[in-house]
Amino acid sequence: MPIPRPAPQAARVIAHVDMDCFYVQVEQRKKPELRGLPTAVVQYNAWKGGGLIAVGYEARKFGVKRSMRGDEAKEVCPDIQLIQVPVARGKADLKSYRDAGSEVVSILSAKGRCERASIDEVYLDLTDAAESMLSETPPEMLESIEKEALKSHVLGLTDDGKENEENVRRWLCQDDADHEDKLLACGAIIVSQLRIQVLEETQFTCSAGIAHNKMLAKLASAMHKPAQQTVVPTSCVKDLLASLPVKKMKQLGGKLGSSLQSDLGVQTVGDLLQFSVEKLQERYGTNTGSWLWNIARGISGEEVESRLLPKSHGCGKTFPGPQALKSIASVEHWLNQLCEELSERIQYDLDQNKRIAHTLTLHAGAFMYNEKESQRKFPSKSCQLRYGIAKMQEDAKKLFDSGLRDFVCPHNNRWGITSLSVSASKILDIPSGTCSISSFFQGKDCHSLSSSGSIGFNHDQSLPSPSGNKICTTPMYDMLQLRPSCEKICDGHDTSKQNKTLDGRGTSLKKRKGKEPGSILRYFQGCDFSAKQVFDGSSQMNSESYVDLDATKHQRRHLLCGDNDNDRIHEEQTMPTRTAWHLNVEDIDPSVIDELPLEIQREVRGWLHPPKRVQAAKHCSQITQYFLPAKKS
DNA sequence: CATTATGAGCCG
DNA sequence: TCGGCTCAT
Repeated sequence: MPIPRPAPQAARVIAHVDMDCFYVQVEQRKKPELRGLPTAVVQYNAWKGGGLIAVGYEARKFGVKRSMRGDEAKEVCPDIQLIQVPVARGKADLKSYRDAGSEVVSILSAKGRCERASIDEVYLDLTDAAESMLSETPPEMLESIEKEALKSHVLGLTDDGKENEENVRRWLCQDDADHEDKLLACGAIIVSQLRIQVLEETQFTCSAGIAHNKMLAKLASAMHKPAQQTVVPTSCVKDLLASLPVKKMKQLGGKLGSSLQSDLGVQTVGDLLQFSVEKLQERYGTNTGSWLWNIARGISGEEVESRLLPKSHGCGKTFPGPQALKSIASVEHWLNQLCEELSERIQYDLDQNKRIAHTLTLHAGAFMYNEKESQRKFPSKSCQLRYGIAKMQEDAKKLFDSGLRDFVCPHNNRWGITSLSVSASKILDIPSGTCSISSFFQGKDCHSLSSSGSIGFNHDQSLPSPSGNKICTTPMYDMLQLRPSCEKICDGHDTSKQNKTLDGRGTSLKKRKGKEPGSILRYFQGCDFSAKQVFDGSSQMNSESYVDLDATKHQRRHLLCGDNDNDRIHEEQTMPTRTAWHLNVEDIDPSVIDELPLEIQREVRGWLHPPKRVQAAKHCSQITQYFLPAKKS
């Protein structure tokens, strides 16, 4: 369960945006002739027509449900269009859906803090935007409230269909309302605008909930689908929860929810109100008990985390029934496929977002023939992640062998593997910016490099750094022993998590400005040659290396202006430039790092190893703060 | 051993 | 920190 948090002191405006049958929409955008037809996305159609993973609304009318088999869907809806998920390397390939999700995030993240909750859901904290609207152009002053906003569903408002828009208009504009309700009204208008923008720029529809916390926003987004939005004023929360079945609440759909029903006789969330916090804590522990007590009252202080990118990448495949893998060779084959995909994905993350994954984990599902004690699970194993397909494959095999040794018993070692997956986690930004490399190159300590200074770049200009000092030339290229093959990037930097690439296609990204140069690239650009020239001359770069000259110009302007603040938080979302300086992490010779100046060593090692981070205190100080009454106006 | 593939997060 | 487990879609 989430750690219970006290409700924030001031009212927030939180939105949950949920794409409607997202995979279906992505496929329908690819093939517009599918629009309007009953459609579902299916994977692996060999066995009983495959499994449905997304169902369009036209098909739902026929009773088609997610996770039906394709054959069943055909029975209830003979005309259904079953679209297969893209397949690569013998497995489902979800890249097109991830990319489409990124398009949406890049639009939704413009108006406030944005948390990518899943491939097709985001949370937004629109408090500031709503407060601003309220103080500058409050709804009652708006000439015409957008049509889409008028289509909002406002819980507690009599929704009589015909005159609903007029009711909503009155609610959105009511002058004597609570400050909190007015904020929600502004939130609803903002969200309606965002949803329209998403539709215009991506062709995707979505639904949304607008409330004072994440829990209620999530509940509301599901209430009116597809392509609608729902507002949850504080005044309706009690009634809403009183009739809400516990299993419908996020986090209560599993064993905990079942326990509430069977052990406490709780049927609705409102039923929880009868139990003291002590009682709930006694049975479910301090944290979960407090959390339950809070949600019964509609209280949830969970923050919208600022995160546009996933924290891990994983890929896996199941081998059900007779397909279970029974030989080391077949296991290795599939590990190779999975590692290929994972390598591609973390390399893409590195290129686009300047993030390095540090941990590789292998998971497997397994069984043993004729062994009673074979209840054991195949243990998951992890190790330091090394970039490069072959290295990852090698490491994954070692992890599997290690797990298998733990799994099998000495004698009876007939096993079967029913699932395999590899994942990359502990993904950290490449540290740069403030730090050593840029300050080093900007003239502090030139001499420590001069000993090896003759190698590498052969240019005789050294331009003034912003501070007016001479920038040293450096054989960084040689020192890092760049080689082609799988490249690591170290150009633009970004310490702000907001400044990440969302997709590589540039869709709807063109208005965003280029970001500032990363430390190393900035150095190169400070000199009067471009990274492109360097690489073109080196003959060491593969075809993926390229430089966006416009971005370079843009960056140089910053440089010439003496804009040296790499840690500045941009008000506007910025996208990384395409300027790329590719090199292979694995091809950095550790012995060479030792020869670098100490402060550079620290930075380069930072790329390779997670920096120690101070553990943030995250304990709730006082239980008592959970018992604050729900904030009312 | 037929709800897959992928995520996030808590706990010991 | 790692590995196990839960929950979600």
